[in-house]
Amino acid sequence: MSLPTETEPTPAQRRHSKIRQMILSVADRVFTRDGEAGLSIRKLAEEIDYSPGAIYKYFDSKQALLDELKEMFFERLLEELPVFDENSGDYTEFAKQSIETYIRLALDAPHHYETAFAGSAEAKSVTLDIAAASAKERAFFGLYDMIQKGIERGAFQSDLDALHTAKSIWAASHGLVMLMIHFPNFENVFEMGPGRSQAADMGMPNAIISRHVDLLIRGIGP
Amino acid sequence: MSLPTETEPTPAQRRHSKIRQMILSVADRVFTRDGEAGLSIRKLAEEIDYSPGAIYKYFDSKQALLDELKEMFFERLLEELPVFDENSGDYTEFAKQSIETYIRLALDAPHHYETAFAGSAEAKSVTLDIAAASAKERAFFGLYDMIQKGIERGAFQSDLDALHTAKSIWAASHGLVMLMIHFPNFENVFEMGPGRSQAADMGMPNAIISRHVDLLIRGIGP
DNA sequence: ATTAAATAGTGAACAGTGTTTACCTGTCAA
DNA sequence: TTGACAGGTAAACACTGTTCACTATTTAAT
Repeated sequence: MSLPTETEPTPAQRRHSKIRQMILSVADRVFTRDGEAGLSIRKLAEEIDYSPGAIYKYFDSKQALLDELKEMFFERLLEELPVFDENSGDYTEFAKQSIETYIRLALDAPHHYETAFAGSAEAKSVTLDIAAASAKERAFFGLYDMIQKGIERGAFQSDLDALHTAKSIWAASHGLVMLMIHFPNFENVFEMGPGRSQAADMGMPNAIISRHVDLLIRGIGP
Repeated sequence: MSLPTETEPTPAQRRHSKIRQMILSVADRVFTRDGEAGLSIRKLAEEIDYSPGAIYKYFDSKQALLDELKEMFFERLLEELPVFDENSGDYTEFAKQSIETYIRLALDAPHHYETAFAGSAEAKSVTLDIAAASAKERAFFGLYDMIQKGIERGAFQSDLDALHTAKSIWAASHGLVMLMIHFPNFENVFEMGPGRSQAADMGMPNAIISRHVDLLIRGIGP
């Protein structure tokens, strides 16, 4: 019940933290390669030369460990997302870059991304009031902020609701990621026969992302 | 190696098919309620008063059983999707209704929907040439067809690529479904504090869907 | 009608899984 | 030096999907 008085860590704590970090990094490597099903406590224990039970001295459960891996991913995402220059900003270009970064990182770590949105576990109150939010939530608020400013400054349609627009853009990006994870080459899937339009977007893996963002910005209406 | 000569089924075949169907319906009920993790072969066996091994006389694996449940879901979806009247058609209205139906059914059976898109299993060739496609693929081609006709008839922007546009709309719808599954009330999530805009979309669960479709059609550009 | 073969069903076993528990050992502070 | 505590282990618990030998029943052919 003592408050965390910011005292310097004892050697024991330092050791504990070190091993904990080592477990996390090995787990991250295996998880990146083999996904959630491929990361078993026993296999992980063998890989770090410990017994399975030892892991539970550092993590409450496998789920808790996975949660940390996912959080690490979204912190990495938050770092790589571009920051917006409010003055000289091209809003559509910034939106494009943000969404492309989001999609690229997600596809770099598909297992992290997928399990982060699996199941309807998030029953906890997500109405966040302060800045004590997860990296996932902070990333969303960056998008929301940009949309809001873009509407204010006339870069986007003035009658848009910023929050709902941000949600829609997030949903659209999320959906593209999930489909690209599910269909390993979503770009060329459903192409008719081998004789048509095969050279249209050849080579460019980002073509479909650009198209997607363009559609969001332009709409499909006449 | 004998061709299926369309002979009438023997009593044994009829019995087999009957029990198989019974297993499927019980499994579907449990799966709808408890999801993939909650549907175990042993629990299912107990529920149908058989031994666990018996199920393997009717299905190769649990995965094969789940695949049939998922296919059943997409066939149900295909039945409930609206059919387009080529002549008198309002394209945007039809798109709206299609997407709303898609989302509503998906949210009615979130476990079916979610596991149907889980993992990057789909390594098989998805470039389909003929009509021997799954219900999921046939549903997509309905959307694709509508988009193509809409472009031809001037309802949508003429420089759009029908296939990629269909993919984008699918991705956007898919993403909204997945986020709504993950955040049980995605509509009101991220709302700031209890004092603002609480009565804006009260009661209407389809408000966010309408907004989403509107955004796809109008775009956000100026 | 009798025999042979295919099918239906069982219960135990195999190889895994996450997790808990009793127990031992080494570190560290009083 | 003693006592508390954290680190680590092996074994067990309660599961999982799946397979296998075995029996009983039903079907088909002689």
